[in-house]
Amino acid sequence: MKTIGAGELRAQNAGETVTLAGWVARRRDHGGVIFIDLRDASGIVQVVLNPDEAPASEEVLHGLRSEYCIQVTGTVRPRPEGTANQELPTGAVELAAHGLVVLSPSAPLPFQIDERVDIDEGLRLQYRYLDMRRTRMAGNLRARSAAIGAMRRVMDRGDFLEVETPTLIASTPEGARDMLVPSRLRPGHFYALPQSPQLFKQLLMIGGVERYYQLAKCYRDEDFRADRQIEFTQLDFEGSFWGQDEVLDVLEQIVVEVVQELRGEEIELPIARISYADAMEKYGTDKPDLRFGMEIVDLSDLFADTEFKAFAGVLGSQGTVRGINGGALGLARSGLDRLVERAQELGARGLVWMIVQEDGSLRSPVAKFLSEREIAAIKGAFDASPGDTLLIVADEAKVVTSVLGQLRLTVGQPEDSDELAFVFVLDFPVFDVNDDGSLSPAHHPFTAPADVDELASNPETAISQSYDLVLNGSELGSGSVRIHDPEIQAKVFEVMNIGAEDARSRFGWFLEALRYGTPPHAGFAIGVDRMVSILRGEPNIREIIPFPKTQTGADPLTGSPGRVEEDQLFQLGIDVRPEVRIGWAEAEEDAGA
RNA sequence: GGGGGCGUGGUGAAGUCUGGAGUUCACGCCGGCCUGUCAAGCCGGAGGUCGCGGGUUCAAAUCCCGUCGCUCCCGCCA
Repeated sequence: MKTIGAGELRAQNAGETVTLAGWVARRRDHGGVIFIDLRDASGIVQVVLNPDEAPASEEVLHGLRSEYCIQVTGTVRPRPEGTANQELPTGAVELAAHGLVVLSPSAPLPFQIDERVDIDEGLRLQYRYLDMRRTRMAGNLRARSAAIGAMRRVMDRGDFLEVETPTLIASTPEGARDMLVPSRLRPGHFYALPQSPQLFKQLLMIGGVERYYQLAKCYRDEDFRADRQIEFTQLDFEGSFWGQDEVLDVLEQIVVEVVQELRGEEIELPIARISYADAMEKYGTDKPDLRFGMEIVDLSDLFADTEFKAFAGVLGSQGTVRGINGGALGLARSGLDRLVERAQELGARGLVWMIVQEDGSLRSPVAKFLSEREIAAIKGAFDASPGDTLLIVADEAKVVTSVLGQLRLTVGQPEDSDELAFVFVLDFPVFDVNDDGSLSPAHHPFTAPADVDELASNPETAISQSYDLVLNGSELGSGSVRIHDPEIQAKVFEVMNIGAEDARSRFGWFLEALRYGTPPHAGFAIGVDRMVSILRGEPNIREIIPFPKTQTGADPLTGSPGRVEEDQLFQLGIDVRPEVRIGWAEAEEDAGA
């Protein structure tokens, strides 16, 4: 139907007779001669329809409209002197048409297929098939495909075996909510869609597959965010006789290959590494954005004898005083007030700001409480220059760290930066300490602790052999060395408060498998959508997912999720609760009235 | 579960704070003119239940209440 792609035509094709097929991206009808910008998957080329050459009836020619699907046969020729278009790769040539067929006309469009305005996203999703004719989406789909291609190259190079694991599995209620699928053959029973292929890939290791990978669809029934959908894709891989170093080595290869593919840039190895403890200490988060410094500085010693009561009080009760140098923010009073409000929203009791004046003095609400010696020490601690804004929070360490970590992003995160700052965050703790002092597992219970005895004796400070890959302040994925010893696995369950009976009933099949010569193994999973969205500079992962869902989990194109026939429910042995049916009836009444 | 933003011809926006005739701009659409444009140009035209419901008022796109949708964030995401 076509002999070459529209976007492939170049000066050296001049003289050739070719057939193109694609869409009318734009038409410039001069009454006589008509120019058509013909777009297909390969690009755009200008087609010239000249009445003297009578390629088709007047009716057809002047009737062409936006996004008509057409086929054109003609001769490639250089454009006349002075009419070349530098903006187009094909701009040196044009197609002189001598035959044109409308393959399929188009109804008037719900929005224009160009980049002139930001269309409401709900409308874009409802007409996603039109949205993806636009260069933005077409480019993102290609980038996603290219990224996956690059990942597969690394996997192939490393002799990884691609294995598909099931997506209808047993629910293990822990961590995120499971997406459930009712079983017809066993009424009242449910499959869960996998949150990750975790246990299956470990079974593959036990099964002698020494290197495995999969582009795995994963499902987590939690609320949406700009970087979170309930359904998403991970590059999941695992290796036997591996520890952390082998995993990070593969990750570095993936990063290099993908960044090269998508941006043509060299990433320098090794990728930076930071411990979880250091990341929290310096940046107040386990996913630091290292495109900028602005490290958190501890000022507790400096304020040991302060006359400022708020600080003194906090320091007297095991608290801490820390701050960041926001640099030359140039904020007016209102902007500083907003920072104070922001800090309070984030959980701080207050925020003290100080601005270094030209004469070396500090402008600050608390300036009158500060001695000369303290002022000098503060400036020294922050390495402050005139114009710098210093932001200081006093509270218990956990609050101070998290507030300053987020304020750091508020004032420091670059807006239109194309810089990439990858970093491995290592040595995560086994447990997170909750506000009430209780412990909750920071990772799934198959993560190997650094030291089992330490885990038992000091669970709140115990380190696990787990690691994250972070890019520009976003977590791209995480992984760990897994437990391969059933005894250690049992101890971990115990410390995590999963009783032996409980563990057997939920994971008995897996504990059984561990008993048969399980090789030491380790692995990782990278969020493909998230990685591509950051590398493409997109603000959310919906731009990278071909058919994403809205924040309420709906698909405006197909109308999912939908209700089903009563008979379907009957066959599944399930019913919808009465209060939900009442809700349906009320909604229908409102719609009718 | 909670907080913020948005909703105005097909699209994008202005108008809303401070109530006074569906007013405006750009693109698109329809018709006419036009043989070298490339966001073609010029002339003319059509097109709106201001998301929906209720309230206040002589009068509501505008103020108030509710609701729906989209979005950003907190919680949540072992």
